[in-house]
Amino acid sequence: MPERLANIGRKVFFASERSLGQAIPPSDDSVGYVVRDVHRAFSRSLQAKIAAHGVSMGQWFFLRALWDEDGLTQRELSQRVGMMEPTTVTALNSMERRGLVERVRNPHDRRKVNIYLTPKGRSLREVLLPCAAEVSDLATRGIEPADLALAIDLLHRMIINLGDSSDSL
Amino acid sequence: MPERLANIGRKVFFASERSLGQAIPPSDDSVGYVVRDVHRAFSRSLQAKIAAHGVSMGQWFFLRALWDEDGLTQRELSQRVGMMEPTTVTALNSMERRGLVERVRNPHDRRKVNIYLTPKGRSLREVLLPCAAEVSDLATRGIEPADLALAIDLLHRMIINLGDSSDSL
DNA sequence: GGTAAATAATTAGATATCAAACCAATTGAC
DNA sequence: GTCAATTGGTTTGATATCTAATTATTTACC
Repeated sequence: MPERLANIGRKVFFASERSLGQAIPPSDDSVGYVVRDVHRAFSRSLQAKIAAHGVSMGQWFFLRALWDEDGLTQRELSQRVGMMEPTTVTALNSMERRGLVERVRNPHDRRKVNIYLTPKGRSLREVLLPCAAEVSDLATRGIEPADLALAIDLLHRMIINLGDSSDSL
Repeated sequence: MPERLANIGRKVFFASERSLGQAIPPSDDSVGYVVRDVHRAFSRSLQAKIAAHGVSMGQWFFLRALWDEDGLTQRELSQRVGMMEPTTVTALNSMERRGLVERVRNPHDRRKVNIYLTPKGRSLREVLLPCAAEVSDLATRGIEPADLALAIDLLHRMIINLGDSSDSL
């Protein structure tokens, strides 16, 4: 088990403070690294829970979008989920294989394929949403809501700063 | 545990506030989703810069650890970088192929393999570290250092919260 | 109406990542 | 000294994700 602990008052590095002769700033102190670790912690945690119901992370994102609205085309789905289209194709392939969704060729525009949840796919909502809620609650346990809100806001700003526009969808 | 929060822009969802009949909380408001998006934004941004020097993200993490100290065994490297050993093996394979590192079987314990940077691998430091600094600076532009420090601390706490996952199932 | 451009989905090929199974060398218990 | 347990590394097979190229269909312009 990693025993790196939160020590308050950690130093934050900026490029202007560094020079190449100096030591590399420890990973723990770099935003990028911490974000990566949190992402992996979330991912592992949710994955462990939903795998029990035969659903993988790749499928999770698409299921979530489809619970909100199904009958979307693959392109629309990709945009909502924030993935590239080939990713969507492979995710939907596995979901179709497991009987969670159905592909229906659009009769008015035969290029399009509309995706519909099967009853099985739809019913997973009741089991899977609570899993996500558990993970979220576990992660934020003991954290002041106001602090959390500030952090989320700040993370949004980083996304914008880094020039990723998938934030505003 | 406080349930509501001061409205700094966005609402933060807790499991206790949700019920299945309600709409799925928008991705933008969920910590997990935002963290995922920030992670991908960082990753894409750094990747774009270092790819110009023929280095991939998978190699980056290991290079960074090796710049700090080389001659480590693969297991030690894995631990420092926070990756599983098979990941380390494949990363080192590609790095060896590109002449960035050298594997040297340890003569005192022939199970171990010590990893050493080649001059080429070592010299990349001067080009690549500034790339990371640029990304970090770009991401945190316009953000108060104190706020950033708070957010980083909070993210560390989430990692810890998600780490000891024994009691919620 | 016929072709060029655009759009939707897919395939192909690459990187990144992990868990589980596996080999090979070393250490420890007797 | 021998054999079982441990340790270090690798292989295998799976998921996740992207870019670039490909196929199929539709729209738009002369």
